[in-house]
Amino acid sequence: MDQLSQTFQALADPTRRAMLAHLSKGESSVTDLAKPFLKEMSLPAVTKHLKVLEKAGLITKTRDAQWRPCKINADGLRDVADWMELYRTYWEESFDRLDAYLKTVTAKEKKSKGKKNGRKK
Amino acid sequence: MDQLSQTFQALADPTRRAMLAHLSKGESSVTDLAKPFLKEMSLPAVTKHLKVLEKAGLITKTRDAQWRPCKINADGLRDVADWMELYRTYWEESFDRLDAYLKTVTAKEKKSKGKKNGRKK
DNA sequence: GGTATAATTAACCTATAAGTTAATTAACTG
DNA sequence: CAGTTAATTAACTTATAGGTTAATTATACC
Repeated sequence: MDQLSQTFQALADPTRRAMLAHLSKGESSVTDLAKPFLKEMSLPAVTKHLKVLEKAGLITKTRDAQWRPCKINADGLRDVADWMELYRTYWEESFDRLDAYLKTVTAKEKKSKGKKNGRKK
Repeated sequence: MDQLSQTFQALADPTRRAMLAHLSKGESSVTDLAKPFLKEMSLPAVTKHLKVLEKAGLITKTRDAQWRPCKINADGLRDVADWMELYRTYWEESFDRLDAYLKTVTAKEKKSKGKKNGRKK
């Protein structure tokens, strides 16, 4: 499957989106990420979800002793954002959103202007 | 399946994304939309893809005699854009994109400021 | 009414996504 | 080194996504 399809596919699951939401608050180990879902599914199921997110370029896993800290990978999100850009004229019909967006700009001006690094795999 | 998952699911297929690309150039009948794909798949397959896009709120179908003109529905795209907004800080790391975005703003200022209509279904 | 065109529906097949339990790997801990 | 914790792998099941062909519906045309 092509990369973008894989990324959309990964996002087409509420569990995986919830995991991303969790990770948006910072790095997290697998067991930690799994905690909210262990009533609904097993740990191997969580492992599989994380593998899907990883292949989709939405998270990266590193190693710390027996833990596998996960964090959000911007690459996948950027691919989606780039694709969405093609359709901005369709979904951006209100100036409310623009106002909201422009508010974020001032906040951003403290951040680096470094070039984005190309998607690896 | 929840609505957003259904929308992401619909986008997780290159054929369906190509159909949206086609529709971004204007309304189109089913046979017209099917034309580029009839070497790879049958007409019923196309019908199915369109049904997926429709349920995802990405297109709408109307009636004109025996034709079913399709056009892009902003609702689905807006759902995705809204979700993406949660992660803007991750994928928006370059000011290039901002520059590009701001260029579109001037062009938009001729357009209506009407409130967006709420998603129906 | 009979035929052509547009599109869908029905019935079916096959690959795979998403889950399971049980076993395994890997690192730390006393 | 025996035991515990963290996570993955293996083998398997089940539902469904995406395709097929054949039949059906619906409208237009002569």
